[in-house]
Amino acid sequence: MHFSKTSEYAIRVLSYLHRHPTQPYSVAFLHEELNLPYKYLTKLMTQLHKKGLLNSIRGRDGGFTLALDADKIFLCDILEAIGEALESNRCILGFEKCDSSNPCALHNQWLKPKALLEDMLKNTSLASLHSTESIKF
Amino acid sequence: MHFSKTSEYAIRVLSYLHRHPTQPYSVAFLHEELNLPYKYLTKLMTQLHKKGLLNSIRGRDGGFTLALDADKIFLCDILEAIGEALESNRCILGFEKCDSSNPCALHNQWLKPKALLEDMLKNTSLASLHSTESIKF
DNA sequence: ATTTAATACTACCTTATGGTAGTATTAAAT
DNA sequence: ATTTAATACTACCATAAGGTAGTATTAAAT
Repeated sequence: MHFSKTSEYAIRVLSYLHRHPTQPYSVAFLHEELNLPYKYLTKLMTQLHKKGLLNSIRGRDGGFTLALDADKIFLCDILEAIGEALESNRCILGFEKCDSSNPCALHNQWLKPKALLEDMLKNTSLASLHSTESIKF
Repeated sequence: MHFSKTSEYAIRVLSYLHRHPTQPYSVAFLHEELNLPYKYLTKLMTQLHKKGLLNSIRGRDGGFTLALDADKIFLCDILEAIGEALESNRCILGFEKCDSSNPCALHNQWLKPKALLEDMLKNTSLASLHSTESIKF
């Protein structure tokens, strides 16, 4: 029960771009600043650009900037962009058909935690993230 | 953000054993009954036995039974037995040090969903699981 | 004693995720 | 025009999770 590395990286880097909106940042810089693996981050940024979350500027002095206002990018959008879309209806025990009329053994216990998780992912925007930068590594 | 297949399997099979406490069940039978991969289930059952959740009866007419009362086996115990112990303090963005005095960007938003998840895992026993068996496959 | 049906063990295969290497392409600066 | 520094692309490598195959061991039934 955890987030993938890729989603950790995506949230961290998008959050950084929001808090430092002045100019495009290169992957090399973000790699140094956020201590994320360089080549992997390159692929991730390209993907986020293809999905419309980032502007990409190629060539010398290029880099990436946010393509949308930070209050319009929600955590669920980020997860969707990296192919980990929230599957609200997926049964926690893996059953194809599982709902209130035909529930799995864990269905009822899972309802509340799931609702709060969904709420967090759907209603937390980049703009509403905590903004200290004291944490490194 | 999901449970592993292994944990799905473990919860399903332990739940089944609780609801059918009469006799030891062989892996071959449970494989048929729950539609879980036979060899993989064998490994899982052996592991659950080693971790003390199951009694194992070897030889002909052998099989597995619950080693503890169903109201003393909690979801977190099952996850721990399969090496996926709940890491309450793990930062959701992957930072080594992350707490209220030095929070990551998602720290506060994560508090409530995490608390409910933990509550579910720590306080849901096999005995308190929903007991219909209408779901198959 | 032999057969049979079960767990236990060892080794391997498959797939997805995370990560690396090298090169092509782009565009500013000189 | 050439150099430089950036993104984009393609291919590969490493690790872990999920899954399979074959065999050894155990113990009841005959």
